[in-house]
Amino acid sequence: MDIRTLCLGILSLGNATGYEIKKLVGEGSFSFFSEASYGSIYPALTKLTEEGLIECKEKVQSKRPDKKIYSLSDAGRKVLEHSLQSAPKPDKNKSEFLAALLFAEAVAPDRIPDLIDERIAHHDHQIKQLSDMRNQEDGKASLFVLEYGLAVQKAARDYLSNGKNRFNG
Amino acid sequence: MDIRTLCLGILSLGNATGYEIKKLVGEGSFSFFSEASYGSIYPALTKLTEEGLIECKEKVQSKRPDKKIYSLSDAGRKVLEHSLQSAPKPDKNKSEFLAALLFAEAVAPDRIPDLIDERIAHHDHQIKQLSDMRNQEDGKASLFVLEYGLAVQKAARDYLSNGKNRFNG
DNA sequence: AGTTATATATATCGAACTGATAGGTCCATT
DNA sequence: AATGGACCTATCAGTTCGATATATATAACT
Repeated sequence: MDIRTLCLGILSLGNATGYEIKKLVGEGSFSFFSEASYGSIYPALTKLTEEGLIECKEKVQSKRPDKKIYSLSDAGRKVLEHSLQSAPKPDKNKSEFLAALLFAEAVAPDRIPDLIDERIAHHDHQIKQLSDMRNQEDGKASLFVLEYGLAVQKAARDYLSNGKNRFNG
Repeated sequence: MDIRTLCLGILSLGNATGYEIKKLVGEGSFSFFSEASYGSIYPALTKLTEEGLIECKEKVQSKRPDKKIYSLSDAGRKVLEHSLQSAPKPDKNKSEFLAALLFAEAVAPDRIPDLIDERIAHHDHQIKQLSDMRNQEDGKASLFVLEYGLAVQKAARDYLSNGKNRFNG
C-alpha cells in the first residue's frame, strides 16, 4: 500500500492533521503494521488535496503553524473503495532480531540467550501496550485488527519462552 | 539492520554471489523477515569489498557474466561480531491486509469476509512452504528461526479462522 | 521446429521513502 | 531556570525499491 492510500484510509476513519497521521502510524493502533515519515506524509497530503481526493481546512493558530485539518472527499472515498477491491500485497516483515539470532550462531553464540531474553521482555511490553489499547478501540474491525496483533505477539512470546532452553546447553 | 550488515551476516554462513544473496532474502528461509533489492545489494558488496570486509573471487564463465563469489574476511567477521553486540532494532511490519481490513469497515464492509478467507489461504500456503523447508535446515539457530516463523503464521491463521464469523452477521 | 518461460548473473536508474533536522511555542518536571 | 517533551509544519540528503537492460542455457509447451 502506498502512502497515498494509507492517508485516504486513515482519513476515512476521521479527519486528521499530518502530525496526527504520523502519530497514528508510528505509535497508535496502526503502529504494528504500518510506518511512514513526515517526508512522505506531507507531500502526499498536498498532492491528494491538489487532486481533490481530500480537502483541507486551515485552522489559524497564533503562536504555532496553522493547523491543516484534512478530510476525505467523495471522490477520495471512491478511489479508496476501488483500491480495496484488489488483493492486498503480501506483508513485509523486517526483523533484526531474527537476523541477529541467525548470524550470532557462527560469530557470537554466547549472545543468543541474552538476545532471546531481551526479546521476550520486548514482547511482554508490546502485549501490555496492545492490551491497554483494547479498551479504547471502538469499531469492530479495529478491535479485530488489534487482537490479531495481540495473538501474534503472544504466539511469538510463547515460542521463545518454550524454546530458549535449546541454546542453554 | 542495514544492507551491509545483512550481507556480512549471510556471508558468515557461507560464500555467495549477489544473485544468491538476493534469492536468499527474497525467497529462501530469510524471506519472512528480510528483503533487499539488487539496487542495494550490488553497491553494498562493492563497497564492502573496497573496505576489505569481504573478499571477491571472480570465476570466469564463458557465456554469461563472470560470477563474483564473495566471502567474509577476518576484518568483516569482527565488524559483524561487533554489530551483533548492540540490541537489535524493533521489527518493522507492514501489512496491507490489516490496513485494508480496517479501512474496509467504513467504505466496503462486504469485502471483509473475502479478505479474511483469502488471507487464511495465504497463511496455509506459507505454513506449507515453511514446513517443507524444515527438513533442509541444518543449524540449530536457523531451525529455531524457521519455527518461529511457523509459530507466528499458525497463530495468525488460527486467529482469523476462529474470529472471522464476527463479520458474518 | 519454434515459442515461451524460467534460471543464471551482473548492473543501473528514476521514483519513493526514511531519518534527521529546522523552526518556533507551550507546558510539565526537575 | 532549565531541560525535555508535546505540538505542528516542512524540507532534504541519503538509502532503498521496483523495474528494467543485457545475455545465455535449459526445460516445457504447441
